[in-house]
Amino acid sequence: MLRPNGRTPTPIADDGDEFTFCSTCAFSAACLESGYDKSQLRELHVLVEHIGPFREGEHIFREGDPFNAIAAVRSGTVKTYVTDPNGREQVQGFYLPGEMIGLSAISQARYPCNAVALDAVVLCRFSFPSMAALATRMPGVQQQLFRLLSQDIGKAALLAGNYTADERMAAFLISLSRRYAARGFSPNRFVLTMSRTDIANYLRLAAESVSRVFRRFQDEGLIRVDRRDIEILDYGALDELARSILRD
Amino acid sequence: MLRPNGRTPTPIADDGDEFTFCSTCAFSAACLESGYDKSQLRELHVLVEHIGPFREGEHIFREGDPFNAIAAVRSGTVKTYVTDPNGREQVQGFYLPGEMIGLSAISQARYPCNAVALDAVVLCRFSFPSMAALATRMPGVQQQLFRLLSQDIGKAALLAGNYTADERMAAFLISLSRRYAARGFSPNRFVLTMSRTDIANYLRLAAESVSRVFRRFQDEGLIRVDRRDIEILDYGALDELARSILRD
DNA sequence: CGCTAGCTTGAAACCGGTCAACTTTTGTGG
DNA sequence: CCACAAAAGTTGACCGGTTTCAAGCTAGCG
Repeated sequence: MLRPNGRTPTPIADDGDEFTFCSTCAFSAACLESGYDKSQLRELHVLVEHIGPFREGEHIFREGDPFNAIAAVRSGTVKTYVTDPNGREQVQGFYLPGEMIGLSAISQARYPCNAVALDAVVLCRFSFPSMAALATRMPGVQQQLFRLLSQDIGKAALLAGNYTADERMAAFLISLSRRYAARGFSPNRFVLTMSRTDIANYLRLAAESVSRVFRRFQDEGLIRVDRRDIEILDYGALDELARSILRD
Repeated sequence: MLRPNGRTPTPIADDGDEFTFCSTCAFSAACLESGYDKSQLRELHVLVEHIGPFREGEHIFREGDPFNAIAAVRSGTVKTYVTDPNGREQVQGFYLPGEMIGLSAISQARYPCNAVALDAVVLCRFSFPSMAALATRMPGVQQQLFRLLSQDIGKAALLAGNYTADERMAAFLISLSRRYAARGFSPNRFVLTMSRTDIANYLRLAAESVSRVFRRFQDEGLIRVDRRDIEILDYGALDELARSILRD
């Protein structure tokens, strides 16, 4: 579904001579800093297309779909997952505003996983062939692409270790906290846009375990959790627990 | 240690007008197929430098070292790992001839892990800044870099699932078998260049569990293992076990 | 030889999964 | 607005695979 023809009629905002990048698009922002002239920026901008909104539960792409574009989340949350032979869902990641989806598809020219909207999602779509072509003329763009790709290699290693349920949950919460904070949201209070089952499938735990860990963390005064509302009460303790996974 | 000044005096083989790429360097090979003219190939070739041999146990780079180059394994086996706060070694991967190390370092400009030689190791070193610069003029090079980076994102997800010890071990053996086969070695018989402890730290199992699974696999006629010599007797059965992890 | 590191084997403990029952929330239609 | 059903989440009891701990074994090397 990550097609060129999005549902929104306004792909690019261009206010006369001044045009504005979407504020949540990390990629564009990084390129802005590289100090290109206006004509080059415009070239880059033409490749960007805002698509959506996708409704909760709507798929953005599916495993096996031909790869044509990467996308930055502009608003909402995206979940990527695969279904293993036993029919179990393996959540690979949650993507918040400013984060990029589709990068793992480049090598095989097909998306290796499914991506689904967890709430109302709007994306910045980047045609990858065009992007790559532009990258040959704009070193900053190329560098940024390399950086994005390389980043994701490290991320995947996070959950690879054999950590306890407590460590996994702590790392999950601290990671969300940091990422929200980086986007200007409160680091101590936010909404879990994913279900307990999603969290369990991401952390490789049973849904029951997620429930129990939440309970215990709350009893121990680390967090306060009410349905999907969560508040971090003892960031330091959580961070300490998460240290073995997040490593900094 | 991944410095420009390697120990070998012959960085590049250039036989008069004809010069040859190192046969095990997947990167160079892929670029050859792109059909560039000789002067462009030479440009690429100048960036490649053979370094080593590293002795068993010798480090190639360490966590925190400034990133300057990626490298393809030419011969030998490289192990990458980090040490967690509890002092436990987490093996991130084993790299066989033809495989690329250092890709995860690009985003932070520092190596995020240690790389150590498990036996005598020779590398093809690629200066990354030069490589990136060249990529802007040779789209094939850029594409290949993107592909390599993207590939690694998927790889890390392999061990992320909560699989049984048997599945992990089967996937490990099948993966080694395939990779050796792809390089022209026997897929059914090879030497495990890493210790049981290394395997355990990679598969996130206790060393004792690795020992027990080897035992059981042998009793069931799946493999024959004698110290570090291993022979796969029932590839089909192992492959079936590994299916849930390797997914194809 | 005898030492050491790597490996193997056995017994017991434990963490998280599974199963089952229950509660709460959400969604739907009257 | 309520009634009801379905989905999501919680809680408890039990089970099983892995780890841990401890001991013994083997190969390699001075």
